[in-house]
Amino acid sequence: MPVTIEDLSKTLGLSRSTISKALNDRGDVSSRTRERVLKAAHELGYQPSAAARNLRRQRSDKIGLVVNYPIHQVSDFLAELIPGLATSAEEAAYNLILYTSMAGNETRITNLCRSREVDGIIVAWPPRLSETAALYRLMSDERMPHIVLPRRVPHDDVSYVAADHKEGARLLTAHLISLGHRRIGFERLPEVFETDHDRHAGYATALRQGGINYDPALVIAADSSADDYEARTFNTLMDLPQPPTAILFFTDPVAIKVLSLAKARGIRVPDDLSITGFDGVLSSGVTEPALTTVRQPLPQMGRLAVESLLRLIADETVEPQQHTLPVELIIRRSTGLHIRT
Amino acid sequence: MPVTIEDLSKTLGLSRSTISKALNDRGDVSSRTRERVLKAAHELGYQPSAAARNLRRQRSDKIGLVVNYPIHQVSDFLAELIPGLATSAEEAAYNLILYTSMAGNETRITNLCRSREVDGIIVAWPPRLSETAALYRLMSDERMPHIVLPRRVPHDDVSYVAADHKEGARLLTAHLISLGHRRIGFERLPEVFETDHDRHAGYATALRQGGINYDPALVIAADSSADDYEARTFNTLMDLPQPPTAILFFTDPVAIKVLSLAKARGIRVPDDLSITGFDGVLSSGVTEPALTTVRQPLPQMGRLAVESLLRLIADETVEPQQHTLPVELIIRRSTGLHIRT
DNA sequence: GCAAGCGCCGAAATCGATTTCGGTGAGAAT
DNA sequence: ATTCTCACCGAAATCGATTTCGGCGCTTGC
Repeated sequence: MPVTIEDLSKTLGLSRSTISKALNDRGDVSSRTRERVLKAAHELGYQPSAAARNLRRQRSDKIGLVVNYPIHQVSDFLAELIPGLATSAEEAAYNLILYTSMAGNETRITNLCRSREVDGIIVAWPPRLSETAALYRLMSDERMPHIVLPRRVPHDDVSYVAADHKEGARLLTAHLISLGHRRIGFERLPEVFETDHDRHAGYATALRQGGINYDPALVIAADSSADDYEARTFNTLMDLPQPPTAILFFTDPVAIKVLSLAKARGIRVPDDLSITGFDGVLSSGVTEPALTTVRQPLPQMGRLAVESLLRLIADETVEPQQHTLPVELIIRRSTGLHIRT
Repeated sequence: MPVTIEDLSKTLGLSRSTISKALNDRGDVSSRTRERVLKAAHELGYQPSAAARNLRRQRSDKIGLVVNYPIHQVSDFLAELIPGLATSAEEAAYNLILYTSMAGNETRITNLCRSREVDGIIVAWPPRLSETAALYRLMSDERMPHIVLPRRVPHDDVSYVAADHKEGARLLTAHLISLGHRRIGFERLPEVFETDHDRHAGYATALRQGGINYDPALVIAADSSADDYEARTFNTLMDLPQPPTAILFFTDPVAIKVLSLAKARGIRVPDDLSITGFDGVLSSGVTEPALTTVRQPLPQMGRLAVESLLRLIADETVEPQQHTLPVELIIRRSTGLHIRT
């Protein structure tokens, strides 16, 4: 139904090749002919068929965003990430295709690579390491450019864009220490392997720098698959013989939930207990008290991921793109001075 | 580089047609041959080229999500919408392609239609009516199935999925009336034409049902392009000789901002003033006090939009799909009894 | 006047699938 | 033995572009 290059060819009395060359500014076409072609193309409303073009050029000008995680658990982040991803892709004449239900399914990722439906893949929130080393090899084998977001990957040859979680945790901890806290609780989430590892390292570094001994009792490994896991971490810590005076929680939503748990237990924040979140999601700013937290520069991370991926697409010999972006400490009202007793 | 149907053909000594028919379960192929083909396809890692397939079948199994609005202004909603959209699309073996920077650009939408890159289009947050009547005609002319989300459209022949804003405003207003309020402020946002109109109608209906006179002084038309427009609405109303005892704000974020404005003016919520938001975004639940609001069923709306669009794609003679979904009143702590003085 | 050079255009191959339609061989019917 | 079916398979057309390469006509150089 739509007008094809063949239609143009007939009405103009020119060959398809000439039309194509004129429209793409390639090859030998006199300027007079080019004008004629352009004019006719506009008048007839010609637009090349994407499929035909893709088939011939062996590229799709599309980037796949593979969300490798239950999507409603990361939609908050997606909201901040997608604008950056989509706009910078479109500036480069690419578009984003969403793939949300192929978590951990290697067959489907393989098929995606082989179908050449996309020119490159952004892997968002890869599952735990053990399951993914194979994933990256798989994409490499299929020669599909790819980049991981927003987590770092402990392989020299895999590209990623991540935030500096170690520094984030260090900043939060140092902030608490500067407020006079010395017993600082720390929530771990071992399932997000590298992130957890980095944050814990930052926490330990800050303690060392502050001359505070590391107390294992203050470090709780949570299990986000258990219900009410937020309460468990909180209660375990507060039921300690010597409870902490400040706690770093793993995410803002957890800290927000703890805000009401604390109120229910009659614990005032920040007077009795300082708490911090992580990530700097929107809602962390409107709680009472507002959360002290660390913000990942998600919009920039999105831009950078796209730019790096495009570089990998353009030149497959380019070195792996590994970026760790600085985070920003946001001090709000959920952290306060600790008055020694 | 990837293995093609021709490779399969060579290694099996069968024609391409037979291979294709075997793989797609079409036409006459003996079960013995089919098995051979399937086995070889699996062993060689054959996956059909998306481009070739699209070209021949004249369809792409892709749905375009055209975000016709500054994307970072709607990313909150996108976060709740996209999971529903993406997963239900993928259940039907479709994928979502994002287009975020073609707001109001008819040429680019036309080109998208003509390139047949997508089989259907979801138009999210269409700009004001006057600019879009042409848009819908354009897509119809190009025979591109399309559906508008999440706003209704005043054309009988355009499909849409929207929430019942009229009922939402009526519920909120009736709730306030039942709490004893009689002077109820109402913020309008004329630029979101139909939505504003519907909500205002719901507000008026509730007043009438409650036997309360409509007072034009209590209805403020805001202009979201002005900075601090939240403060303007709020101050205008509270500076009235007889200020309202309750106000309906147009969105949750506005109401949240007003929460702190009120505190700054020494106005207690809900003791001195009840306020409500609209939309039920995540952060509305964590403020102090938490917001009474109305929730649009965004996940279901996303599902329904996809399902309806697929119906339009499958059968272009099907009647326009117009859905208005019920909303849910969420009563929280920002609204309270009004004690007559 | 003839060869070489150059600007411009077109025929045909190609990308990788799907689909139509005709042909072949084995078995059944006469 | 000949014809008719019918199951199965393949040749070729098709989808709509891009790209290579060769050829034609005209100018330039000698």
